[in-house]
Amino acid sequence: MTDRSLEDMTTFHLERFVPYLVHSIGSRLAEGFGECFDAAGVNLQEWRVMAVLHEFGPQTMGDIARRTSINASTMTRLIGAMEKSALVERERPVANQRTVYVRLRDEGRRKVERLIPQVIDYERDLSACFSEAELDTFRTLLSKMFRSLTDDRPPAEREKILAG
Amino acid sequence: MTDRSLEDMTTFHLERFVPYLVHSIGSRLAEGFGECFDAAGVNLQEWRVMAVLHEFGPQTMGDIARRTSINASTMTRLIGAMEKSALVERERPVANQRTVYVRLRDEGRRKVERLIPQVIDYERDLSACFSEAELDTFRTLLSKMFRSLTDDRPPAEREKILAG
DNA sequence: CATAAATATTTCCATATGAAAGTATTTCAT
DNA sequence: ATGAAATACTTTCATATGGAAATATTTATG
Repeated sequence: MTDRSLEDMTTFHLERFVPYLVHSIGSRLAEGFGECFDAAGVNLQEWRVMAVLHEFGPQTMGDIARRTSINASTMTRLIGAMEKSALVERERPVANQRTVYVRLRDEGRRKVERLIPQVIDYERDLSACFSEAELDTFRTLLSKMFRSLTDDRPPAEREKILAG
Repeated sequence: MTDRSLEDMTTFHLERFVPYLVHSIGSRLAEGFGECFDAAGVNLQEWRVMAVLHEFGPQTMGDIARRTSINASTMTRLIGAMEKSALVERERPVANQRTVYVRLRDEGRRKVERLIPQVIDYERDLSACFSEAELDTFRTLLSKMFRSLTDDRPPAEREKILAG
């Protein structure tokens, strides 16, 4: 056993270990989110899909999957269900018929837009432990890591294809 | 629609939304972790269990479940499997026979201790986007939120019961 | 001290999940 | 232009998951 690995072991603490902290916080946030959505009759995954559609506009199944971190099989089923409840619609663009574009329908748009103020409140509550400055720093550092983990797979910017 | 909710909507961006960032980062970290563990023949959940046992010593199923954010049913199965592969052992303490204490066995202890330097390397890689100071700030802010989300449910400190 | 309520874990079961195979379309190489 | 490889989505299927019921034990209440 080397000096370094010995030191690593005795120095290691979960309370300062980034992956542990992120996972723990993420799990608790997901729990708390449930309550936000029960009333609106949507689940966490549906919110995520609607949120990226609201933010980035119509996009392919693959783009949504990457942006929500939801796997492709699950995405097919999820969009199927959301189509049934009239939240979104699918369209196969003539330009590239392998892809399937998804867009918000009125019902879906109304729902996200009603939800957004609620999730902002939720975020404010859970950030109560921070000062304004700390929250801003936290956001900046999270974004930085997010981008560094994401930049190798830029979701195609093909929104224009369907722009008309 | 109030002025405030209107403003919220037009102001809202996922790239600055804490729950979105945490979830996205968490998903990507979990993916990356897989590779760390394939070689050692353990999965992410097993690592998590061994890590909290290594850090906090023998503890009940419930404590492990809370500390790993793994649900109780899953925990029963998981500890069952880890018992079979001689990573941990169960014990029902005479003092309180409702509970089941779990402790690392030699095989398990050797595995975590071999894994720890690897996960530290992994954390270093994924923190390459930060300066030393930023990483320290990031850890501090994550810990702060973690504690604020956790403090209402303190895992019982009953390790002494089995201290002998 | 008996009974009810609370706590801790396990089991059962219906549903969710993701890897791999399948299908369709487009792009690349010759 | 034609076959091969790559891309995008869907389907299949075996396994994982978590809520609710079941079991066991301890604690609280009359």
